[in-house]
Amino acid sequence: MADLETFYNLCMQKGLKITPQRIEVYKTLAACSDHPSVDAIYKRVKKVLPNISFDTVNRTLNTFNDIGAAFVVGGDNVKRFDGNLEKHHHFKCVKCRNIIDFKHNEFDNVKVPEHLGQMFKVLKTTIFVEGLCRTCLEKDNKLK
Amino acid sequence: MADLETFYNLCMQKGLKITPQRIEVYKTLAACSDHPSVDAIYKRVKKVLPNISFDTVNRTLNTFNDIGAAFVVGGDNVKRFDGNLEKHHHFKCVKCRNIIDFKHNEFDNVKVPEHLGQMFKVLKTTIFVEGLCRTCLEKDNKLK
DNA sequence: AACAAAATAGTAGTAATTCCTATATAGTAA
DNA sequence: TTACTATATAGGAATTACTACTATTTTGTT
Ligand SMILES: [Mn+2]
Ligand SMILES: [Mn+2]
Ligand SMILES: [Zn+2]
Ligand SMILES: [Zn+2]
Repeated sequence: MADLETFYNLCMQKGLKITPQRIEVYKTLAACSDHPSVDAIYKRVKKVLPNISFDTVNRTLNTFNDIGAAFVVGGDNVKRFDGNLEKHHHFKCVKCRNIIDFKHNEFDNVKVPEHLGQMFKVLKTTIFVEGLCRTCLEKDNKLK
Repeated sequence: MADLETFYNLCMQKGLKITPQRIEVYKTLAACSDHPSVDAIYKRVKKVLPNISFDTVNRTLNTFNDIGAAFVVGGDNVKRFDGNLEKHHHFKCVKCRNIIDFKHNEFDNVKVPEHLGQMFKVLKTTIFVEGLCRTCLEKDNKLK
């Protein structure tokens, strides 16, 4: 995620006011390597800004998504946010539901099939890997 | 999605009872080319089994996911189910949120990076394409 | 400092999903 | 076929995630 300076500029450019709440949500998301839910970010930000409301955190994150300062990564039922703007892909553990970033240059230039390019305006192509993480694998083995 | 015979066998194998509700949910999902939500399937099944409860449809679909007779495809806020067990990939319109299947042989054999294979047990690798569908594109153009 | 537009806090409302439990049913074994 | 038991269901309550509303506050700008 870009630095605060860039964030200020992006806000100005989009006509958004720079508020302590937005700054703190931005810093919190930037500091996350996981893909936190609104609630997770709310809890973290609340330590710094005890009076912030859940709605503000939620609204702010959706605003970030709208202006391209972050994006949504689809959980099963809980929306998760991603502040990592670099090209990357996701591994998701089907058991604990954690989502982990990974980079793989080979995946960065996959070409969508011709017929798809004609039917849709393609904005983004990512690889989605599902499976079991080490922690969950070890838990499974212990049960046996 | 496989035929009813296969479904019966799968149920027996997993120790699940074959009920009219499960059969109907299975048939309904198999007949869908879209990626319906629980509610969408509930509405369709209700026409055949007017007394079925929402909970049963939901529970049944999750059971299908558990036994591998279907799988969940992550919506933003609504869980969607996929009865297409063949290897395929998804295009999602960021505006209307529709999810469309596509096949592309080139994508079927992508190898996950070495380091990922060591850290996780990889079960599935799919390509996820996001963008705008034709309908939404045309709507956008009309507004201008 | 004064102003207007935008943002926030607190709360209420809505939608999606899961839980609870009394009743009903499927599969099994007599 | 009948009786039995484990499993499944219907209906409703509860929970969870998210969004809407509005009075008040704050930001950015004169
Ligand atoms: Mn990520
Ligand atoms: Mn599909
Ligand atoms: Zn895991
Ligand atoms: Zn669309």
